[in-house]
Amino acid sequence: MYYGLMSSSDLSTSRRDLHAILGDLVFSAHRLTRIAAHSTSSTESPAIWRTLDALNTSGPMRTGELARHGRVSQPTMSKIIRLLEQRGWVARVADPTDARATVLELSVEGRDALANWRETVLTALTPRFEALSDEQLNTLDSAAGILAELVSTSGPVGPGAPEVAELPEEGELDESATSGAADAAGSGSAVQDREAEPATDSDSAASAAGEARA
Amino acid sequence: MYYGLMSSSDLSTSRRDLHAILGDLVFSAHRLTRIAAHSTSSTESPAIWRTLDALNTSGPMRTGELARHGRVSQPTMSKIIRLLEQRGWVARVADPTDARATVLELSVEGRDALANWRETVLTALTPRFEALSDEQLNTLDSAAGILAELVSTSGPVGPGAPEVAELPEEGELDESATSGAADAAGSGSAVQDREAEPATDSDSAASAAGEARA
DNA sequence: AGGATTTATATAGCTTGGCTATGTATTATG
DNA sequence: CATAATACATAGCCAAGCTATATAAATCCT
Repeated sequence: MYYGLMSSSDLSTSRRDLHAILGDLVFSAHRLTRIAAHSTSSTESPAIWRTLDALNTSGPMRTGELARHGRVSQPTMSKIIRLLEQRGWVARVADPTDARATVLELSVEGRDALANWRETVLTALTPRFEALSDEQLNTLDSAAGILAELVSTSGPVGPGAPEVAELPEEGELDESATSGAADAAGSGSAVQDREAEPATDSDSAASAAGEARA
Repeated sequence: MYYGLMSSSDLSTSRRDLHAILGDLVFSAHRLTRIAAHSTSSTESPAIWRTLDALNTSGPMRTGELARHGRVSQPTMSKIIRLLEQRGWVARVADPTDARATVLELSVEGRDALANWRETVLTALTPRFEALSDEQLNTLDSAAGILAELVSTSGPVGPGAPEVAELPEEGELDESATSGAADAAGSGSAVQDREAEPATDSDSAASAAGEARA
């Protein structure tokens, strides 16, 4: 049993086929994400944390921006926001420049809740990594950096990069939860404490949302 | 804007705090998983691919084993299996040793469907990685290997590893979809072609399911 | 100015994955 | 054998996603 799972670390010396590396990487990334999601007994949905993290990381945002950031539809984000409001974790503030918009702001309670939750996830995950050597940790560290960059852009974008199977239009697979865990747990280090300028410009802010669209 | 997001690649030379590395890693892993999940226009649910991948990777399995493998409840797996059956991607075979059991076997069509889908995902992802240097790719490769191992075990397990927040009992967060993409896309390389011994022993096979339980 | 258009959210309604609780057949036990 | 434990399947419920649509406000274009 367990066939294709000896994921090639055995071949790591020679540069393997990109496809193979990618396969391993995606597999492990997925697995890690699932484990992270499972590691807390929080009854809150991943979507909650994902959204709080976005607000914490990028500062106050409008509903639409949040939706793109989290790769969910606008109606879905509206739902999530309602939940966050009920818990007192975000506050709606009026956008002086546009009466249609709703700017969401993380509340102190929200920030605390996020910090607690994140701490829980990371603590649960830490034991798995403690046995690693310094060298291995450095490798993971570097990889994390490389990945973070790759993953924060809208796509291939490279010069000769063919636009194969570009991210379609909008919604796609359901691609629901799990995730949340990862998202919120990430973002570099701890829960930010400084305030951020609200992204007042409407959709032009889509650029900041990065890969949110295609 | 974009505060805590300059995920530390800038500090990669010095060994950073484990928590920080983990945060970045989880964040990126999650992001990658989401992108992978979004990268195909397949209308099939992630759960479908996740399950097909499990069968392809570990060979014929019973419903219960599949459930544990995929970290879903048995009833949920029953549902998924029904879908797979409708599409003709798996076949039920009787287990000679236990009339209660249902052993699921990947059909040729199922294998093909999985291969196609996986190819699509990886192809969609490839452009993002093509601009990387050989060194960077090697780093990712090594990291994938390290991660694959960490992520395939049931937990910290290390000698001095405290059992902090171990995976609780059974179901936890919903941790639904997204995932599927990753799972199926992973598993080392291509779609396996050899047959695998069906895990005839009932639940003792849980060991093979690895971290499925706590 | 003033109507037509576009944009930002919110709501409604549906689908789907997941879960718990249960039922049924089968194997294991005492 | 009768009882307990297992392996699945079903039923019923909930949550998160999505599309379609409604509403209000900002923009555009005569």
